[in-house]
Amino acid sequence: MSRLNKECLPGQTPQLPPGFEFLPTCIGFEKSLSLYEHLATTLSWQQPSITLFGRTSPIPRLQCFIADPSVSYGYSGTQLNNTPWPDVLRAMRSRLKREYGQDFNALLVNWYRDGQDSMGWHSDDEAELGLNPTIFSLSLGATRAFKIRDKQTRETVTLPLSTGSGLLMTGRSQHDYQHALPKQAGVTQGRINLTFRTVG
DNA sequence: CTGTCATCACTGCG
DNA sequence: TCGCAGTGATGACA
Repeated sequence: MSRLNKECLPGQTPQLPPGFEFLPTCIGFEKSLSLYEHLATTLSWQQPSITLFGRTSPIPRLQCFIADPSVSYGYSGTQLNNTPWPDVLRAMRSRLKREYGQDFNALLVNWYRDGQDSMGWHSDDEAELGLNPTIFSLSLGATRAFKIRDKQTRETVTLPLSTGSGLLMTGRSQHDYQHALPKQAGVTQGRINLTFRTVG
C-alpha cells in the first residue's frame, strides 16, 4: 500500500493554450502510486549520456522506450531500443484506444527520481510522429511543475501535474509551443511520466 | 561530399 | 530557490 505524501497532492490548474487538455483524475490516487512503485521496480531503465558544449553527462532522468517491434524511434542522435509492452501498460493502451480512438504504438517512459532530474525545453516534433501528433501523458508520483511556452511570444504557463492526472496534447500543440520539466530543488520524491504516441 | 541547421544540459551567476 | 545567459560537437538533411 502506498503512503500518502504531500508531494503527490494536486496544484492549481491555469488556463491552457489550445491543443493542451488537462485531465485531473485519469486514474485514482492510490492506484497511481502503486503503479508508480510497480513501474519503478520492474521496468528496464536506461540512462544514456549526451555530449553538448564539449561536456558529456548522463541525461538527468531515467527512461524506458516501450513499443511494438516494428517501431523505430530516436531523438537527438540516440536510437532507443524497444522494450515489449508489460501487461499493465498494454491494458492502458487498449483503454486509451477505446476512449480517444487513438491507436498508440509507442510509449516513452521518463522517471524523474527527484527534483534534480529534469527535461529541457523542446517540442515533440520529430518527423516520425507526423504533422499534428496526438500525445497522451500520464503522471505518477510526485507533483512536478510542467511548463508550456509559446514559441513566438515566449509567454509561459505552469501546470502542476499531480499523480493520476493526464495531459492530452493534440493539434498544433507541438508546432506553436515548447514544454519543459525544470529542476525543483524542494522535491524529494520521484515522478514517472508515461507519454503514449503514434510512430510511423 | 559538403555546408547548414537544430539540438541538448551544465555552470555561474543575479 | 529560481531563472537566465553562455557554453559546441554531433547528426540530419539538402
